[in-house]
Amino acid sequence: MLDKRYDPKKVESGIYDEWKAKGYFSMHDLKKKPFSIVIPPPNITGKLHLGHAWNTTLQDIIIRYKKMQGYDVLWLPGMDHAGIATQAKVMQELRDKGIDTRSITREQFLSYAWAHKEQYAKTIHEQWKMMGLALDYEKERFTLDDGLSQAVNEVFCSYYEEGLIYKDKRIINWDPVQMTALSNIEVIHKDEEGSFYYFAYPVVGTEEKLIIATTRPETMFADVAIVVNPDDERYKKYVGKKAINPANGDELIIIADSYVDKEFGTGVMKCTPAHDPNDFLIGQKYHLPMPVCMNKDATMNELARGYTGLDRYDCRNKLVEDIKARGLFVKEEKIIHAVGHSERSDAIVEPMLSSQWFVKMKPLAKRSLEMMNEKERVEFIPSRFANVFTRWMENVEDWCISRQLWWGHQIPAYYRKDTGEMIVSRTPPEDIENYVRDQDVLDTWFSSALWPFATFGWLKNDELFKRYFPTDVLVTAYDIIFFWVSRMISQSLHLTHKIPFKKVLIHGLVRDEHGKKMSKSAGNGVDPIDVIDKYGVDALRYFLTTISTPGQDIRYSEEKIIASSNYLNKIWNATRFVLSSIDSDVKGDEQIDLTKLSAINHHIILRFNKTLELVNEAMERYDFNMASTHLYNFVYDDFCSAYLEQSKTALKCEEERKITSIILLKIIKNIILMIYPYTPFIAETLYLSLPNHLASIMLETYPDYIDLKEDENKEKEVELLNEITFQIRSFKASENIDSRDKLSLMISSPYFSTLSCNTLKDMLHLSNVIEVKGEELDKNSRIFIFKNGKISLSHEQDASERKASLVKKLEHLEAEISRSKKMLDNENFLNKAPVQLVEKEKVKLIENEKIKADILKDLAKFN
RNA sequence: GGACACUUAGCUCAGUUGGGAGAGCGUUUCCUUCACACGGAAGAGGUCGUAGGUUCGAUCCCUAUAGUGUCCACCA
Repeated sequence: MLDKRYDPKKVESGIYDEWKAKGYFSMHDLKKKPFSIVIPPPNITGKLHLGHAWNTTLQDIIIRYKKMQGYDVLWLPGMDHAGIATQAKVMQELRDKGIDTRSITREQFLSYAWAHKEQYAKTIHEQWKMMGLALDYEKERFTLDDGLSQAVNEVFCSYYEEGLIYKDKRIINWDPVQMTALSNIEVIHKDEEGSFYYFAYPVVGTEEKLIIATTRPETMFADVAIVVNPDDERYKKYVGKKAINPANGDELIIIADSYVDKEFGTGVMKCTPAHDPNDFLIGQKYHLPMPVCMNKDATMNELARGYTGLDRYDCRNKLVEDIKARGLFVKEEKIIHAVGHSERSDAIVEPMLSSQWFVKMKPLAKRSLEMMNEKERVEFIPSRFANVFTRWMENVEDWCISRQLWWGHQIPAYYRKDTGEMIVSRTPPEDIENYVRDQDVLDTWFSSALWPFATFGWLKNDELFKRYFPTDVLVTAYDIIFFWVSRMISQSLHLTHKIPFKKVLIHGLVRDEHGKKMSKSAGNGVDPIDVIDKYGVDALRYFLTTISTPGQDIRYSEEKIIASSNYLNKIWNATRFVLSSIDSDVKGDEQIDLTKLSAINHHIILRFNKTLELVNEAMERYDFNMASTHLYNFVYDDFCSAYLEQSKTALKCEEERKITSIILLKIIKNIILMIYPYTPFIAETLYLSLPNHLASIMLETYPDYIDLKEDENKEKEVELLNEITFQIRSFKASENIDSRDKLSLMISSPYFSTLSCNTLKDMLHLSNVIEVKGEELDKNSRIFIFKNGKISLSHEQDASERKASLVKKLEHLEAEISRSKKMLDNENFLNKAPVQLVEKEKVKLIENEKIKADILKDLAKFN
């Protein structure tokens, strides 16, 4: 027997372990059609947050739904080693323990890092369990496990052989805190206030000076030239001459290049090839030297004479003062400009010349863009994100993949100790003692990009790969489209010649109650574990996945979690009612005679079928908001408010009791099955309380339509039943009639049954309900006229009141009629509007005219 | 500078083939009647940002515009 109250704690405990122990998550029936998802592997750096909860619940819903539909589903779990983030975290842990991180070796560090991984993996497993995720743990992978490492190694080497990977000295983004190179997308640009410093550069051999503006004076020690536009009349004459660098007195050659914008600044630019990507291009074009003036920690090196060892910003301040002292300072102008910060350390990134490994992106991007116009293309949901993807691919630049870290896949390049000659090889050279291996590791996203196929044993062409790849859908937030989605697509197309997934379901981010982004630093994060503790995981899951439109952010809202919980309580109690109202011999799977259905039974089946159709359509689109809304409306309005109340009378009626019980049970079972993908714990508990259940709801199949021949007259009966119920309740409320007052009702309708009369009597607490012929209604009572019949209620009203209410109704009706007439008189409407719509309007007009005639007849009695 | 999203009831948000605007919470009145007070019944509350256009008809399509937000972007 179910408790009176739905208690999530009680409901949820033990179920997950049971499912896991029985192997439900890893059951695979190879006769069924495969359906697969790979989890976006969480980083092993922290706890699960609401974003993870949302992301994984969406996938869980899809997996559970598809499994019920008869697919052989595989949801592959795994985790990401998260190079920079994990290394930073482990280093911090070591420092907190008092270990000197500068003195430990690579091997020592790695053993600490693996211990860290084990610990966090345990936490993540705990949290997956709390969320109730149907993950196939037998297939679990890690981005640094042997299989993935082999795949990474193979891809690196084959790309190198194809010329898709190369090593070169280029300007990269340097993170001076993590002391590693970053890719372009790991740099976050923030608008910050800065200064434009204007300095005077005396032109050698003249009395003239060139005024040049810079935002980064500290890089002036690495200046190698001054550039003007060749068409600039102001400066043409200086080309070929030299000017003095006010920072260090060096002479700089003045050259001309059309890159310089005459209108921008003073029209004169200094060229610092090792510290600016554009200057680098000019430096290459004119074969200029490319000195670097900073160390890896962003302090000044020996090139900055007099400033060596200073931090870059201390150097900037001191240098500006020194130039002022020399009389070469012109002015300082405050500006707002975009400054690059490291995504992980938040340090200001230094563009710096450095020797790194790159992936040539143009050929890969080209293939990805072609794919988007082919039949076998990746479908983005919502579709606008496809444009985000293609736009990025169109403008993509080469990808810097080497990182100066230890935690990751070490690059398989080896350098001969004596000659420095480099080889790239799948296996270490035989005379390894003569080589030094490249110390760098690969960008974490390089391995993540292989995730959807490397995890399936792509390299060995495993059965898993053959059966489950390409995957069916990838679920992720929009913030990693560039980092991950786009790279998986381009890598997969090149390596497997297939798209990695057929669809990408993009969701948004979880914001706090005020719409702000949740972050650790702002301290506004909500821990899902606290929410689960308070309201249960089902309420959290339902909230996360049903309140939003695809691709849109959601705002955390405790009141909506409470509302979710109340909804579940509603289903709980509806189930409790059904189980306590029906006889124990009713199992719910009995055949029912569909030709002998009462009006309410007929109606609820009709409504169920319609709801199932709407829900299925929305589920297929992965539109969980609409799917849940349709089910919600059915549960509340059709089932609980109407049918459940109406069925109470039928259950008291001998010839109706059995069939109504069966239908009650069938419908509630279907509701439980339909809510199950969203809220599996309460669904399992309720399911197991039903008669004739399987061992678990996880073994169930999705509900099917209930066969029914639609009967219009029965629908009219229910419509009238509902109209009368509503009208009388409304009337009682407006007239301040106590609901327990025993009024009696006369009814005249060709569609009404005795059962419906009794139902009205019970629901409206009437003393009696009498069926009469057309004109026999009680003339002294309150009369209500409907489309399919009319009634009188034994509540005395004086004549003027009755007349007034009839007049009011008449006015309303006439407005309706004139609206219909206006539309139907419009030839354009008749010709251009859909036929069904015109018909609908015509029927409405006829019905309203009929009611109007009835009212007029009544009104005539008052004259 | 470019792109995209959002603007609908007091608040938070739904509303895909253009055909009389919905939910949750809040709010008013009544009801502890045997599924549920984590409830029920009946209400109040909206010129669907603004201005044009297309259409028989626009919250929905088009154009412009305002506000908010996000992403992208090397202009020294």
